[in-house]
Amino acid sequence: MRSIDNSTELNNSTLASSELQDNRSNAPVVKLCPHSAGVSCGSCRLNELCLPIALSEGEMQQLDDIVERNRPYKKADHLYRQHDEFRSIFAVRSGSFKTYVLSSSGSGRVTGFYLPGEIIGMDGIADRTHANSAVALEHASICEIPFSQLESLSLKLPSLQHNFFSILGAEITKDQKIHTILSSYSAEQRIASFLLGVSSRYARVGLSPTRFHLPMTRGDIGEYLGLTVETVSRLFTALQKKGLISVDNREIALLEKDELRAIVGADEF
Amino acid sequence: MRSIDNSTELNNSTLASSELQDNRSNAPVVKLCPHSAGVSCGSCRLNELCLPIALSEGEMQQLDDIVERNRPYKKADHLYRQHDEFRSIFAVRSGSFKTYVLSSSGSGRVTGFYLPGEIIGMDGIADRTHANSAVALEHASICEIPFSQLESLSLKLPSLQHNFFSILGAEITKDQKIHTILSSYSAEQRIASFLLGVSSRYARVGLSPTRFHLPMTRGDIGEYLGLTVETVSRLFTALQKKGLISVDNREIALLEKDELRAIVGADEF
DNA sequence: ATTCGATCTTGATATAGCTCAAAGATTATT
DNA sequence: AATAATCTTTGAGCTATATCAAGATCGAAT
Repeated sequence: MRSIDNSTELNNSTLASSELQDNRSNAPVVKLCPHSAGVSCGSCRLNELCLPIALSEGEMQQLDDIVERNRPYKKADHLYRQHDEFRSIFAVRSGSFKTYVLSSSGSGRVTGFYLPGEIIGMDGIADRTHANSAVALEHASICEIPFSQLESLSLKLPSLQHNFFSILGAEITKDQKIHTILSSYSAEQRIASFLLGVSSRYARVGLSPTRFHLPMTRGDIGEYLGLTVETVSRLFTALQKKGLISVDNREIALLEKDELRAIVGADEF
Repeated sequence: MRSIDNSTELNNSTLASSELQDNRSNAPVVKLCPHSAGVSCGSCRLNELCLPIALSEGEMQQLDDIVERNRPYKKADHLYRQHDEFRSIFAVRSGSFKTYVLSSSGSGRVTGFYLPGEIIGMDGIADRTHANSAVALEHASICEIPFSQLESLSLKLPSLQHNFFSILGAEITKDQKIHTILSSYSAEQRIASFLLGVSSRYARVGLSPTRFHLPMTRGDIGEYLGLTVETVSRLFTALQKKGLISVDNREIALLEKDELRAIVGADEF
């Protein structure tokens, strides 16, 4: 039962693999040929979940014109770093990212995980400087949307403005939910809630909600949830012993979703 | 040293006090005469901190036309409740509010505090339903901005769209900062950070950053910070004993801001 | 294939903050 | 002004989770 096959690689474009090298410096902006298979919002299988929701053909084309489809990011490549000037937001096309801040005491804290179809970078909108760093957890690709162009286009396309307001609002709602989790849930509730959350996010992009691969380490999960690595590990083991999940390293299966929901208690998920 | 005089009543309009009665039902929408003294964005002393930042005279007038200046809210009046349909966002003109969610286990958790010049209600944008309830902590007044009208106007006024994007972005940044606080700070750090945060928010609207009144209970602060009432109380006492703050019930004086900053450690404030 | 660093697990112990309890202070209500 | 309700403080003991430690496993790089 090694390696459940549920890759997060949803990227349907053909990317030159020679572009994969030496990607560690700054966000590599290489505009790919717009005629490459699938490299347009119109042909992207995530377009119903992303910025273009409910845009007409013509509108989507205009959005397409400002989107930059950068070459892929390797694991540990940064999309941007804390204090970098904010210029764009990014839609995850394939793979996954985490965002984190470094406390002055050295140790970072993870502030978010971003899966395909999700938008990264909204932490920079307010003061034009990124409050977090964003780094790829695995091989990944993104669509970069220059913010000033998004603003201009939003003035012309009411549905786009509306979508972007919704996306910002969703980020706010999500962050407030984590607030509640961190301020009142036990460690077991946090882990159960986290797993259910990842599950529904995978379901959203058409992947299995019951068997999936976690792209992040136990340490990342711990930082995100305000727990130590050890506690995360112990709880994975404990939930497995109870028969609610099965854990094979980062391959997770949710066996008893209802019981997980019962642990969380609240009327979520 | 009873009652430090630093009221949060920034309301510069003259509101008929006969309107104060029986305010407990739903958001009372009584459009006041637009010619009442100060009842317009142009004459509001918060206009540099609120939605109209950097709008021209004419633009501000257009915004003004969609703003509804409701009659005041009494302590414990709700602005909206969880699951209510989302229709508007609200700018706090005077007084203060808290937002909270009720866990199915009964006890609520506070998700935010809103002081004059701050915007409430963005938790409803994404799914058109409020994820929180919002309730006045004291006698308060607000400006209601119907969201659909704000959206339409934002299409016409680039600076308004820009401002609103910034406000949403600031809410995101703020929520992520709390995430970090809750996931990694000790109780003492949380309290110190909270006090410094309130301090700078009062400073923003021209009130004293070192002597202020807390409109919320210790219990509210505890729910917000993921601590119990007892812990909050003990820490107020402890910080006072150390000489860093002075506490007289809800009247707080920050005596050694630098030492408070040192407790928080991070490069905040 | 082997090695090295990173990640994960498990155990033993410590402790920060919680729970329970009760009294005092403040604010609201009659 | 008196009473009730809510809020705040303080103490004592408990427990969930952190910390410290050490071994096991994984995976990237040679």
